[in-house]
Amino acid sequence: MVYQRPKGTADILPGDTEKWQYVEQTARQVFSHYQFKEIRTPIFESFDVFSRSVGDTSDIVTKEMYDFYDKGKRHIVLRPEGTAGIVRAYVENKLFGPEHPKPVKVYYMGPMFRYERPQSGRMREFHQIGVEALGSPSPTVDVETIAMALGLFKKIGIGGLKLVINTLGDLASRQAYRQALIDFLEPHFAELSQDSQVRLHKNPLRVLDSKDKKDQAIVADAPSILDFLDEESTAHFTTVKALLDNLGIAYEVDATMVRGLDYYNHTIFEIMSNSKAFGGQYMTVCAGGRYNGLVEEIGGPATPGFGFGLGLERMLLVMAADGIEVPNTADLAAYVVGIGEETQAAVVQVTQAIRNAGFTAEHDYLARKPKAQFKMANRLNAEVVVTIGESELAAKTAHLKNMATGNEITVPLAEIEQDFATVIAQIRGEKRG
RNA sequence: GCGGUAUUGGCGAAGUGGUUAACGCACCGGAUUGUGGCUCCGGCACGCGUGGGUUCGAUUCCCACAUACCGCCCCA
Repeated sequence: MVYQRPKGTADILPGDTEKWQYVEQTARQVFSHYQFKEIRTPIFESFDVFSRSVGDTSDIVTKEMYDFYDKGKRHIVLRPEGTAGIVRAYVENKLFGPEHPKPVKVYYMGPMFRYERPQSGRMREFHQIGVEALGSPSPTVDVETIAMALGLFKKIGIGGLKLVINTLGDLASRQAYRQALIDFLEPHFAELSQDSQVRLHKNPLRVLDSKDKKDQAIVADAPSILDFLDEESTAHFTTVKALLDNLGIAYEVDATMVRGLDYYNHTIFEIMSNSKAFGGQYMTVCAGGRYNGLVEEIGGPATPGFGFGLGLERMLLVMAADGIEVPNTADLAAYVVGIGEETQAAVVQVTQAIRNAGFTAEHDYLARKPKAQFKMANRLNAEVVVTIGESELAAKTAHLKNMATGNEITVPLAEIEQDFATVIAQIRGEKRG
């Protein structure tokens, strides 16, 4: 093979694209009911947009950025996530201005990039659908946005989900907790895994997330973030839980849940699935939370925000494992069979007429025998076959066959070309008679 | 970035240091000249990921590289 696609990328081919479109369309529909509008921002951004927002210590910045220098020596990065670019666009286009209703609610879908070792469902180029609501600190935004995410999964038909929430508190709460965590972990330093030893001072919260069994045992007795929340942070989280209860949305609180990205505070959440796609283990399929300091960090006015992102590849994996069928939209109404070269012009003309009448139509392009053409019509699941041979050509008619019933009728060409809707209704009617 | 496994036709998949690389599916053609299923017949690998090496000779042995998958890391 001479050329192959870059490592960690995928060609999404016909047969699969229908599934992608289905998810995308469903997302657009659900989001629009919540008055979210689409926003499209560049696939690549200045390196600083991400190093500034995502956090210098995060793994994304330290080792997973797909970055390079362009010919103008600009430090460019293919976006690893959606939020930072949108916040940049929000600030740059002054969407915080008074003429924009607050919160500004936007959604996006498209490719993201991370330079890491590919595995199933983890690509260097992957796709996310995400939303951001900018400009309201209200817990109702948290709850409705979470509900919207759940609504999307429900609409797609994905089951076996659970919602997990936690709070990181505001900056002061988080810092107090961070110090308490360091104080708690330091006596155990020698027992911690190597990775966690590094994390301890860089980002101690991440130790909570360690997969290492020994780490988990130590962390089990660690102080909880929930005990370090100030009054306001507690109130926010309490309201979020109350609103979820009120909507009848089930959730569990996991005080050890953290974020790889530095910009989150207050409510964070994950929607997890124990689909067969993940061997029955709970895997995160959607993650998000509140980021009240980010807009300011990027150079805008202090503006609260809330958003989430979900991975299309993982979503599709779950759908496949759960046997979720995508509605079939493009049924073939008519396959036009031409017998003999001299019918070519008529075949093209009839096919076009049927298409122009608003039906899908197809014909043979390989000069195949009638039998082969009928085979193809059958394979393409055509509802009717329109046959044009020498005799039909001479009589200015076409022969129609209902492929389901086998009934056949002969119709003037002019009728097909002028009003195919009536013609097809006629042969559909034959079915009953 | 580290470790492991894998790489044969469009797909699935046998196989051997040495004559024509099984088989199945799919696809194409044919079985009284213009009709869909089944059956039957026939066709279908620039040669076994790429590049080197060992050898009289390699798809089969060795090395490097590429890609995929699994685990770690991290995460969607």
